[in-house]
Amino acid sequence: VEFFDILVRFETELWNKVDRALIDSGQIGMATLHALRMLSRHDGSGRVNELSADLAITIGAASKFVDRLERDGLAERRPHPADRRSSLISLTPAGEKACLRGERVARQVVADVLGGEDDIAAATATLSRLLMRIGAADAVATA
Amino acid sequence: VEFFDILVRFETELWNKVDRALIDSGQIGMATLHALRMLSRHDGSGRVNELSADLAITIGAASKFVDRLERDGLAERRPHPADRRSSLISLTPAGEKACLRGERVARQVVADVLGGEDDIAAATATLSRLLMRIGAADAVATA
DNA sequence: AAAGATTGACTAATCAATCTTG
DNA sequence: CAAGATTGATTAGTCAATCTTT
Repeated sequence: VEFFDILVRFETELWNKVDRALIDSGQIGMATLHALRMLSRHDGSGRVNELSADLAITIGAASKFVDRLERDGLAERRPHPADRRSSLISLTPAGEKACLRGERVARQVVADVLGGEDDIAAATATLSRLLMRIGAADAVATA
Repeated sequence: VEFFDILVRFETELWNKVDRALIDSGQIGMATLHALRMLSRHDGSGRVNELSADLAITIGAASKFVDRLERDGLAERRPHPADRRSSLISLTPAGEKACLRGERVARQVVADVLGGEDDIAAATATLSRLLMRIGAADAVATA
């Protein structure tokens, strides 16, 4: 379980570090950046559905998140052409800009932390493999 | 930044998986388990102060967390012998029990996910090294 | 004054109930 | 009735103000 402990601790620490850097440079905060990046990845064709999956939060939370993004002028819902239950979520120009600006800082901080380490690629590969694996096998002991 | 993305994603996924397993087996939830483990690590001599640091949440949040743990009968504040501003937080017998029960399930799930992978030790070492590193060098670009 | 903690006002997540469209 | 999303009530976190002890 040591792996799990360190994983959690390091992820939290790094997330917070990037978050602080963003806030300190007068920007949007890591959670918002994370959402914008996911939306931007779908390139204007993302729905609440997918944001929920991408962020691993509930549908309700994702819906409210988009409310906030709209309120802050970073994204907007546009009617889905084929399915009137759904909206397509696209970044506004301001949202695009904030996303790029944020990514620059994030990249900087991460590079700063990882700088000089040679086995990042290996660790990335390992985590990546585990990430694949975790989709399957939901059998769980009921201890 | 790919490393960061995968790190965040995998940590979230694994955390949620363990959380679901705990809930499904009628137990306490990962956040609570995490807190109990940290308190148990200090073996009855932990203060709100330290819980805050261990969980990487604010002092206020840690204080309220302990309120909840007390309300649920999992931990209790005992007056600090030397410093009357502070309390020492110890697990109740129920808390100890819940912690052990939870750890068993967590261990099971993690083993299930990591099972058969040979380079966990290497990844753990890398993350561990980075965790050390991250304490220092708080200089940050103001892009 | 500084350190440790608590509290109140606010923000964000969850869950369940609901509404609409397929 | 399923699928997609929204909303309301509750729970947990942040931040700032405060209180007590050092």
